[in-house]
Amino acid sequence: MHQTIIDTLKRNQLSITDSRKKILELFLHAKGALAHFDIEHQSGAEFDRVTIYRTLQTFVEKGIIHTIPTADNSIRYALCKDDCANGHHHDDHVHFMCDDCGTTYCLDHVTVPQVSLPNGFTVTQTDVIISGKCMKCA
Amino acid sequence: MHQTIIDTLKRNQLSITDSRKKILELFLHAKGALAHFDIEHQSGAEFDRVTIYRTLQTFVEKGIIHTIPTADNSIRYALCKDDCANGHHHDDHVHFMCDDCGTTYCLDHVTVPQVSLPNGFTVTQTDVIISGKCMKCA
DNA sequence: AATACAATGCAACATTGTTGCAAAATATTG
DNA sequence: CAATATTTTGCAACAATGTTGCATTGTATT
Ligand SMILES: [Mn+2]
Ligand SMILES: [Mn+2]
Ligand SMILES: [Zn+2]
Ligand SMILES: [Zn+2]
Repeated sequence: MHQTIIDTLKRNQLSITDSRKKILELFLHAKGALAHFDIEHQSGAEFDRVTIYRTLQTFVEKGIIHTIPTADNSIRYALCKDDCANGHHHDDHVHFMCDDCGTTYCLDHVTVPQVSLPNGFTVTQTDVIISGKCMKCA
Repeated sequence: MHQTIIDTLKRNQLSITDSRKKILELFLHAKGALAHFDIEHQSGAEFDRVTIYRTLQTFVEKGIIHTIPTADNSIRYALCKDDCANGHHHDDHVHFMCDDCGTTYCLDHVTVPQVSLPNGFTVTQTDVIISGKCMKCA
């Protein structure tokens, strides 16, 4: 597991630092998506807030994690699958936010449906966010 | 048009105030969705920021406007259709955000597809946000 | 017009995110 | 391995966005 972390950083030409190792580890062990807030707390005040912001930004740029749009003003992040790299994301799965426990799930096996738009609109990305109750809170 | 505004407020049992009239008017004339920022500027510094926040919150609760999840941490709001009322929203249309001009459109005639989830998940709401280029920026 | 009720403005605070820059850590080179 | 070049970090300062309590003002009701 620890090797996976270092491998991932190297594969993406990132230097190996404590914060990057720790934050990547948090994502690997996380059940759902993480917000900046979660990372700041789960890392035990080990790193500066700014470092966390910059690390998340770097990970998104490298295609290690992806963002999930929300209506509650706090961006969530989750691990990408292997085929995301260097700004080219291929996360075409549906996201689920539980109204009860707040957990955000990547439903990797539920692909986003194709939506046909009126003439003149060009599609770059389609995000599907479903809210409701998760299997734990049902 | 002015009568529509007062009617809408009365229908929702809201008292008629300057800020509510003005903000509702902005939505009626707006082409796309509005963020708090837009309203603060378009209303010409006429109302306190707090008043705008509270008015938006009230309008959402009453089913006059609905929120649109975004990936950029600034909630957008847009007018609901007539069948939304008192917390029960029926906005099952797709939203589009232009990468170029930033305009957020309610595609009222594009309904969100039904997505079937794994066992144990219950759906309350499905949001579809598509990004790309709009017909003006194509 | 008098009263009851609700909305507003202000101040103060909380949260989230950004930028510049010196210090520290990491990677590279000989 | 040590010296150097390059990156990353932490700090400070700031900006944007959102929330709460409370006195004042405005709206609705009688
Ligand atoms: Mn995901
Ligand atoms: Mn809409
Ligand atoms: Zn849950
Ligand atoms: Zn556009």
